[in-house]
Amino acid sequence: MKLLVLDGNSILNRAFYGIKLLTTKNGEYTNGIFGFMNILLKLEADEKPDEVAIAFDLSGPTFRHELYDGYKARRKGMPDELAGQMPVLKELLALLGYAEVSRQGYEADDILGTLAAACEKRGDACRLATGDRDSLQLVAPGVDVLLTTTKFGKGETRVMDVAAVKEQYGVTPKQLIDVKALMGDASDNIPGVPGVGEKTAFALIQQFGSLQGVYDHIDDAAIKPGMRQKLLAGHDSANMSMKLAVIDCDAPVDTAPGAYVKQAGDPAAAAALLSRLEMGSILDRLGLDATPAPDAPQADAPLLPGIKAQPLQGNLLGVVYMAPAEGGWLLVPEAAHKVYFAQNDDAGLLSVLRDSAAEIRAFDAKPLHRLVLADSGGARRARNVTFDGKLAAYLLNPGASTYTVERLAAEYGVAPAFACPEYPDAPLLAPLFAALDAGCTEAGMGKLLREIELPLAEVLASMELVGMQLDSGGLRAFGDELQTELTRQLASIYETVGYEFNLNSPKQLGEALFDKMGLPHRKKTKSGWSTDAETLESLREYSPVIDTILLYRTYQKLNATYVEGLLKLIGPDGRIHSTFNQTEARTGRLSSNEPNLQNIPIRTELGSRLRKFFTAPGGQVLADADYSQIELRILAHISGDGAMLQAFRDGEDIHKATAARVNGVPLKMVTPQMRSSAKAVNFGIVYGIGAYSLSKDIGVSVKEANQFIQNYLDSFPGVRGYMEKAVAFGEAHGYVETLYGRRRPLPELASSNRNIHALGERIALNTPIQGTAADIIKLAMIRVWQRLRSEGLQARLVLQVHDELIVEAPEAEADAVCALLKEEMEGAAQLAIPLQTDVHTGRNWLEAKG
DNA sequence: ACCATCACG
DNA sequence: ACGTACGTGATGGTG
Repeated sequence: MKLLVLDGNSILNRAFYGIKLLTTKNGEYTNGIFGFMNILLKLEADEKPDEVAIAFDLSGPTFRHELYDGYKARRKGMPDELAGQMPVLKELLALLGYAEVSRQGYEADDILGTLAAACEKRGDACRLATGDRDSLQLVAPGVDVLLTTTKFGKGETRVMDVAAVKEQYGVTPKQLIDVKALMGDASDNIPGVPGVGEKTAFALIQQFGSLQGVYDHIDDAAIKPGMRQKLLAGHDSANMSMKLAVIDCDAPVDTAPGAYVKQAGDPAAAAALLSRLEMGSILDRLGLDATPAPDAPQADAPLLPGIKAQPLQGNLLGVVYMAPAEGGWLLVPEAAHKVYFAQNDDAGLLSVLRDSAAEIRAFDAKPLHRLVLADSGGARRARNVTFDGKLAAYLLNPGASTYTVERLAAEYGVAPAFACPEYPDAPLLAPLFAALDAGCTEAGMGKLLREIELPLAEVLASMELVGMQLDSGGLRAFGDELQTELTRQLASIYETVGYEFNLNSPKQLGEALFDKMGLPHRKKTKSGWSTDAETLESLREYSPVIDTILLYRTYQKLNATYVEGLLKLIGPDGRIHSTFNQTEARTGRLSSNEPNLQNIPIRTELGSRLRKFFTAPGGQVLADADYSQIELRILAHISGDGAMLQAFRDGEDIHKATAARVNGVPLKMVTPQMRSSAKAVNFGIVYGIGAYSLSKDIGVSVKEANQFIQNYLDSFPGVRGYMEKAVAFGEAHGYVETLYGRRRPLPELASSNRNIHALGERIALNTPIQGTAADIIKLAMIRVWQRLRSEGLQARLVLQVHDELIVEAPEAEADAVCALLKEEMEGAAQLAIPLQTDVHTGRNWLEAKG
């Protein structure tokens, strides 16, 4: 026997906040109910339980309120839009024959615990579905918690059994209670021990086994004096929290076997209610007949299993798919007047992609590509994607914070092409796509869309799937080294300052340095005196502790972000799968997240050691190719500056050549100091230079920096011309553009605020350069990816870092891949001067950097 | 949710 | 007098 118990309040909450507000045409809110039903049906399909119980909280005090005045159940502040859905959901569940269970004075958690305990006792399996991590304490042999989480807007269920809890938290499920008793929980006002955070709480319980164990060993040397004091002061609070945190597994509910077997219910009434709620797909999944609304057109039999036919007005051609993360569905117009819907139906989508030669117009094609590639192990492609509304919208306005159909429809003033209350985005797609397509064409970005962004989406999907191998053992060992050093540094810093504080808090560090030690402060931040690296550097002469703090900061960053952060994200395949965002950067660059693989340290020796743990699997190598000075080459090309072009043609070290020219000396007279300043100016020019910042960068006065810039612009008159023209273009058109016609609107240039206007000018200078480089490497990625496929190589493109591509290749293919990379990257664009790349291979990323 | 800080090109 | 180079993302602290 198997019992499935849902935490009704928790799941309804997740459903409500996970989907955007939906209403019926009568204005009734339905998104919570809809999401709940989807989760419920999915759980039933996956788990095939013999019994289903759905637990709800009731309002009113519980035993926890009697224990502790401050206790507050977390069901506070349910918005009206959600509260109204609760009774309707309960009615629907009753009509469908589900057993609701709730008791005055008990929370849903307690009911889950009680039913789980009963199952465990008689050796039955039990599944507890909830979004609330507190329930993890109930996990036991035979009792799994199905945790519905919403991560980056995507709903998923994680099965947490004893091993999974142990792996994720390093403690047993029961010990989670002790942890909570120590750390407290702000959301239900469980106090815990003041000053004990998550990390300490877990560490203590891992070491001493329980709250009792901690206090039994309170004199143990492993507990530092400060912590011991906090623990002793919070002893009563911890004991109280323990009672509050523990879930009552003896609530007065029916625990008899068979008590929650699904009843017949009232299918006709349930169908009527679902029709009123306009939930055709739920009706469908339940196998119920819709009571046909008087004016609703008769739906045809679905062409695809599980996909419901809806009438379409308008002339939509092709398949359209939206990622599940955005509330996904798909339209399959097999005939000009038909369109079919399915929610989160990957199988349905795949069958369409396999069997149909239909043109695909997508809103966000990347997940679709990922699906097709993953389904076929990279063998098959979705070849007929001809449009992507999200990418088109990004090109038209790369500064938007989100790209959703709803918002874009409003922005472009398009009206629904037909009525579809259940999927309000669907009727907007055809007219929205028409508007976006026309917009791109009119702006001269049709080619950019079709020849760069659209094909790139598939390349990115592939890179995300392939991922990059990480040596987790090596990384862990490196982390341990850092940890040892951090402990040492921390002790020495506390010793010097004279007391312990949280060194990770800029506020507390500021108090220690500026108040306690009386060091002079430099610049202000919004919340106090700055303690950033530049400030600390300037304070080194006052105390050797400053150097230790700087070191601590470096180690802490490496450990927290790159060791701990990356370890968390290594998948079961031993690889890390970053996501590449194609619609984030306003210049046209990509960005990478979860993890960000575009900011792995390299500038310091210690940091660069991390790259050793990015490895090629056995028998393979990483090939790393980066463009040499691509931004300055683009500047030379766009500005047409003769001297700069000549320097590149001569194959000079560009910074050295710049220094020679600006200083009016021969190349061989250029000192390292001169070269370094020239390099800073070159960077400054690309960024939109300011004398103040340059002076800071190269350590001269503002006046001298200004003179330096003037000399530079006199030496490179073409660059001066470019700067003037770029800003004038921006002023005249309200946007600037790259060599490939990518546009960036420049509202900043219309501002009367001098600072904002100045920012607009710098953007006008920088974006054409940074954006053109982005265009070129995107082209190169497409070329490299296609050629690796067409030549039947096993090598895979795995990463892009703005001017650098990384390919994982079998050793036997290494030479061919290096040649291919160089050819395709250098051949991606024909500028007035050649593009140049440096390519190296190695067993790991550090070696492959040459 | 926002800030300060710091990692990259 | 004031702020101060372009573009990103992750972390830990704070309110």
